[in-house]
Amino acid sequence: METRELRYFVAVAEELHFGRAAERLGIAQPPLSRAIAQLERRLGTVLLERSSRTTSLTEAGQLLLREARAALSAVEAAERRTRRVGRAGTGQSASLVLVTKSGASSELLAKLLDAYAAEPDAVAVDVQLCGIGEQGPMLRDGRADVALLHLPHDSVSGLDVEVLAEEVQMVLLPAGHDWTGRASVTTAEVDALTDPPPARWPRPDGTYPDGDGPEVRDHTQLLQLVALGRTCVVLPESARSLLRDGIVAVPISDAPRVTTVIAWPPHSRSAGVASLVRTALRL
Amino acid sequence: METRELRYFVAVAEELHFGRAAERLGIAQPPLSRAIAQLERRLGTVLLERSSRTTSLTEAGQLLLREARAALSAVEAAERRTRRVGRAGTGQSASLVLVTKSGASSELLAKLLDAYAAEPDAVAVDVQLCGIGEQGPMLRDGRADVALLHLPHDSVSGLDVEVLAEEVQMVLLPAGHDWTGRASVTTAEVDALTDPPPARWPRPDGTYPDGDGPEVRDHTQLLQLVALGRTCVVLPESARSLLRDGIVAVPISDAPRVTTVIAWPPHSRSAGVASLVRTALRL
DNA sequence: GGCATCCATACCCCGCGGGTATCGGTCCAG
DNA sequence: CTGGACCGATACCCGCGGGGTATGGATGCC
Repeated sequence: METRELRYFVAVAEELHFGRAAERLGIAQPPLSRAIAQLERRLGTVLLERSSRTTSLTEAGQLLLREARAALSAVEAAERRTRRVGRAGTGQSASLVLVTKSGASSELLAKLLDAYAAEPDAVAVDVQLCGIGEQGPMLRDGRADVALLHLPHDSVSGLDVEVLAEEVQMVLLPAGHDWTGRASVTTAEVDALTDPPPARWPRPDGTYPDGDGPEVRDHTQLLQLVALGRTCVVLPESARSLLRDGIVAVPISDAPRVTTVIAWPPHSRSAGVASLVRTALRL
Repeated sequence: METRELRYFVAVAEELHFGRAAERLGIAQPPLSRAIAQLERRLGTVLLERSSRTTSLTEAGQLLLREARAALSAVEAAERRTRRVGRAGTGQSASLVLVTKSGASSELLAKLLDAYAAEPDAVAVDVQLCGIGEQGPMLRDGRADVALLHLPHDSVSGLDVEVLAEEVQMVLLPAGHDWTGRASVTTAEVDALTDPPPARWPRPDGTYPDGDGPEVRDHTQLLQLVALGRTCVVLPESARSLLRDGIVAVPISDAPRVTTVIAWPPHSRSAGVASLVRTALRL
């Protein structure tokens, strides 16, 4: 199977419409029909049920869609990473891309970068910030080499990881709130909290969940709204460094611990990644 | 990048010889040279250092070799799995392949298969036995869907896992050995044991490590040799079911626990695999 | 220095991927 | 009920690119 065939199939499987898929691929519809038919013949399997009015995936088609996406990611990763070290070889910039959620574990990250820079075999590290749930795909398709993730929020499916830190979660409240001075609260209490209403973060697709709380995009904005008494938020312990006047933090006794891990794609145990991971484990 | 280009590159990178690589690929040498040159041009990177007498990989080439192998495995997996469910769809047999080391966890495996067969959504499970260290590749290239692995012996790099059991290790000795009746021994003692000498298992490549002990290929043979006083062996606790007259088992107090896990390739969380894993966790 | 080895270049050919035109089936509006 | 819009498949043609053979240029060895 060639990647071209996989790309064609993924396009059709996602659009469920040969015409649109062909347009998206920048080719005409007949060659696309032919390519899919040929793929089906070679696999000895019907992938799409077409009934001239609607197109749908067979069971085999659904499986191939998942597998093909993963395979194409792997091919893309090979290409991207090779391009990168190729450029680096010619004397150019960064040869290691680290990705993490914006605003998370900033303290740990700073310590890690400092410690790694002091290593004898250190290479330049390009730090990229990204949205929630984006790290996995970025590692898989080669846009990044290593990531800082937070369990249980992020999925580490298919990634190799080492645990770096474990911390409790806290609820951040405006000073003067009823709970000020309490040693701890429970998740049940936090879930039931409506005054102030919890802040709403954007989902990966950019939309916001329903609720009374204000929509926030970054930590600065968030903390300001907390200080103003308009909202509250649950954050891991390390967010304590973000505290300022007008905000109090109360630990949540029974919330799951947030575990910070360093993750990298398997098989890509390059010298650079290995060294960075080793450094991280010594922290 | 097309898989053909990756296959060509992997062949050259492994042979480090354009002629042999071309032969292996079943094409002539000039088209291969041209294909590699074109790949290098497209990537903007030199992959191979050729000096008309010897060919070697550049740093970028080494990276691409690793990445290309992984990518090709993923493509192969897509093809193989699709073929399989395609055949299954036409009324034919097994739609789930479980792989494990021969002779390991047989009791657990039997219980799992029984319990799973009783599930309402159960499909046929094709059990395959394979050599040490073969399970990972088999999951990655689609020859298998799910595996039973044993930490720390097997690597789970890049696989999703759930822990099923944890057991201590024991040393199996001929009855009447000095250690008969001891509550436990230490790894240091076992390592120093020369009478009887420890059995030697074949390595993945088929060769045997050096040593005084006999070369063994299967459990039957092994147990017979132990009973005859010719060898000893370290096995996990579950091997107790293999015991028979003439053999005693002594736990090793400080040996690492052997953890049996069920593993599957990420992203391929098909209904069948999910159901089997759920069943395994209920055991 | 002749030779063997090994990769690159030059050149040719044909298969295949891609394009246009058109067909056959299905759903819907009038 | 029927014409038209829509959608995928088929028919046919073309040009590029992947593959072949022949040969050149570089290098290490006897």
